Amino acid sequence: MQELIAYLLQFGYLDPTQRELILSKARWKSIARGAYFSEAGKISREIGYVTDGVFRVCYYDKIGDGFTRYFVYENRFVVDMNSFRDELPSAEYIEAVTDCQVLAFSKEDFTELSAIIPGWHDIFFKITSYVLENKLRYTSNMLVQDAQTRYLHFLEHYPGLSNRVPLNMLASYLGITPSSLSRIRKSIR
Amino acid sequence: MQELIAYLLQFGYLDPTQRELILSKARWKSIARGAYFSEAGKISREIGYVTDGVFRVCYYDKIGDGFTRYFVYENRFVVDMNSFRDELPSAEYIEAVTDCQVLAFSKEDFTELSAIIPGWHDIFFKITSYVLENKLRYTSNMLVQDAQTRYLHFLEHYPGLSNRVPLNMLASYLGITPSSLSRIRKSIR
DNA sequence: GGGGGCAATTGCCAAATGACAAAAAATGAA
DNA sequence: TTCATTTTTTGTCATTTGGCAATTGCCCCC
Repeated sequence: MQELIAYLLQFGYLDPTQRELILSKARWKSIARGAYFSEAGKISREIGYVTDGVFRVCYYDKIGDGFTRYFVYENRFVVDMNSFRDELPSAEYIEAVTDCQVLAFSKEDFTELSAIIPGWHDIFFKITSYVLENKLRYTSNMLVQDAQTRYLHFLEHYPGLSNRVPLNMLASYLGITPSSLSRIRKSIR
Repeated sequence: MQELIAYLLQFGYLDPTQRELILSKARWKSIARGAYFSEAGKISREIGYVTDGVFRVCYYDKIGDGFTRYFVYENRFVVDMNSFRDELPSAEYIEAVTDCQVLAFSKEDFTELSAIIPGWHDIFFKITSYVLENKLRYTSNMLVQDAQTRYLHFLEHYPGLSNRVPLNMLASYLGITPSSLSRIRKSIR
């Protein structure tokens, strides 16, 4: 649980009392592989700090094909922020790609913490805008790269992750077909 | 200037006194086509509400080719949030694609407003996370579409914008070559 | 240990896109 | 207006990637 505190401290100061308070609100939660942390159409009332496992944020087309928008893994927050913030239905799914463990905060506890801890809101503003900006920069960068470059950048930027997620989920994240990704892997070996 | 207030009110309530206060801090600023609102390596100390014109957020590679990450146009805030928030050097440029008019707030005034107006921080959290989430969803969607689909979605999603930005900037935003975009346009007519 | 089912690989061919170069059109400056 | 510069269009060809289908490999469950 100290990892959570360490992560938060990167974005703003919290005194020991505040740290205790935060940890007292956190609830352990397990999500089995294939289960959802958040579902399209439902309101996401929890924000989770991932301590173990990999999630993917994804949506499905009419045929049922799933498209991975991005992965969330250890020591990052997982949440559908638009849904959590305004209590509106989610537009997509957050699915556990592996068995996952998270430290979860309910919307009520989260709101209570922001009322009690002056810097709370600031910290989450920083985390949210920082993480989203970076994801957006990374993603728009991918658009101008070819398939192999995208894959190599992925390997570099997310070391180890390629072995933890199925090829087809990684392929849709990279915006290529599973066959192409398989061929790229072959050509690199 | 009422457009700015109307925009803010979409994200949270502000009483008449607060509205006055906000407008009293806003400064008109003109940016000529080709000039920068924010530059790579420099700290972005202003946030602007665009009342006229189109900006692009972009970066340059070693050869000097520019890549457009996204456009910002009327009735949206333009800012390098990572730089503005933490007073760190920008990673990219914000360039005026047409002559632009913005209502600008200095970092000092912005900070002062957040000290005086309780909802200020909340409003900008909503704007930032909402806008970035949507951009990210839009961009990762583009990754799995072919060039023509991306262009058609752009036309639909940003009506009129395609006539206001040069083809080569639009092409790099779409992640295709100028030649390809030209051919796509031809095939649609 | 042996299917059954899903995931990944591979082959083949077609379609999409890029690279490069040249021509045409548009733009801006004098 | 005229000229120079930049942007856009177009042609040709090479490369990349996708689509489809068959095969192989892997994992899980009985």
